[in-house]
Amino acid sequence: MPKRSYVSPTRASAAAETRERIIAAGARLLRKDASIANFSLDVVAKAAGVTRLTVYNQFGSRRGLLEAVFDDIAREGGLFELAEVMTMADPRAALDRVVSIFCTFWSHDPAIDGLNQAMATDPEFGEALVARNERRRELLTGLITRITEKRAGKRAVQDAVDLIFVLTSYPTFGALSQQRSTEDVCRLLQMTCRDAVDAVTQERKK
Amino acid sequence: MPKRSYVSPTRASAAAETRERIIAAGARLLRKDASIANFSLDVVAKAAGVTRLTVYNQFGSRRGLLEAVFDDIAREGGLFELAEVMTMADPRAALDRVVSIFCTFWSHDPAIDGLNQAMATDPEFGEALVARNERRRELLTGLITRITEKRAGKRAVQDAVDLIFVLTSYPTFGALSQQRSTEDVCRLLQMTCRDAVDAVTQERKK
DNA sequence: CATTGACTATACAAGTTGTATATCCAATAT
DNA sequence: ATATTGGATATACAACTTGTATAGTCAATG
Repeated sequence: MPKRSYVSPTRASAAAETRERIIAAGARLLRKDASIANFSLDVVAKAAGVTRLTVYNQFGSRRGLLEAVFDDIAREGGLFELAEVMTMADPRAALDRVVSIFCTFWSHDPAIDGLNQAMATDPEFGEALVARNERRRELLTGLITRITEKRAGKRAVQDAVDLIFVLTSYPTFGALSQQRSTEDVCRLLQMTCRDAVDAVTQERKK
Repeated sequence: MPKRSYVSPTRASAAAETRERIIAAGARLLRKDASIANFSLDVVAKAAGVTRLTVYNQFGSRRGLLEAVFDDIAREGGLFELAEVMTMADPRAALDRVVSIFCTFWSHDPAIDGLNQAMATDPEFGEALVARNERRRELLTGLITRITEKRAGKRAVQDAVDLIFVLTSYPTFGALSQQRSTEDVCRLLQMTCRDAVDAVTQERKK
């Protein structure tokens, strides 16, 4: 408990600057190695020109740094365009748009691959990413519900949502993007997602 | 260089027995924790009632143990039924069968989840699993080629193969099986894979 | 001009993989 | 019968993790 504490614009901005430098160094390392295996706080700190303890001061833990790197990448990934999707009149066109937005998002920074791998090494960080992904599922649920409009049963809607959730996930994008461009992956996934919706709206024999 | 070496049935079977005991302990640990994060050779060795060095004697490294655990699980996962699939007259029925076989495979041992996570922590082990998965892609390529029979372009076949490859992968199964039974996942994936093939055979406007 | 905040320096605890060396003991070959 | 061998053990070590603790530096602030 300090006797006379104070806020310092100079200190604050300097701290924010080093914070961003650490995040940038972390993302850079993930991009270069394309694997989470060699992602250690010591290497990140050295690359950022700070001490490992400074990383702890800023992020608290390895998981904290990973979350900060992800959120930084996410902020500039175009996900804000999802807001406009909700206002679109045609829910089918909106679905196409969602697929497109996520293809752009998954592809816009190679570090995303490393972050997805990190879900396995750090369970708590994994939970944090799962929570962020669940927003996509909720969005899809609203969209599919609008498209089907009671022409499909609850079970069928659930199937379509889960299927499209998988199709718009990073693992799917990562697998498909090894053989084709981001644009081609997008077209392929849009077609498949449309078919998944159609399979639900048109009553069919199992 | 031993002066007089010898083979011992007693020694060999005893070593094989401890080897299996270690593999079983590894699989048990993966099943229990449902995460690769706490999978250490020390814990596995203690669970198997041996020293950590014995694990190294048998498997050479952490990666070696993981591969052995995977192969052990794979051997009893029903993948041998894939051989009979190749002999089926109807390639569409064969595709249904492949989907079914892999749903059974991914679901038959919870330790598979941990092994899939281990791809991220150990890059070399990851490559080993990728290589095993590529066999599935080759199988699918043959099957889709038979189904389409030149009614579809090379590009379209490639799309269908990659799509179905993703749909029959573990990440897809794992995601879908959180909300439904293995049988329901299988039915859903069979339907989706059939649609993916139809989307290719029936020429369609993009 | 003393205090504060961010950062540094150094050290430590506890965990991991992997290697090295010496030892034990039962199964084997001569 | 006896020396040898193969598998396992005991113990130690190197190098690397994450995370915490303590003391010190130095410019910005009240």
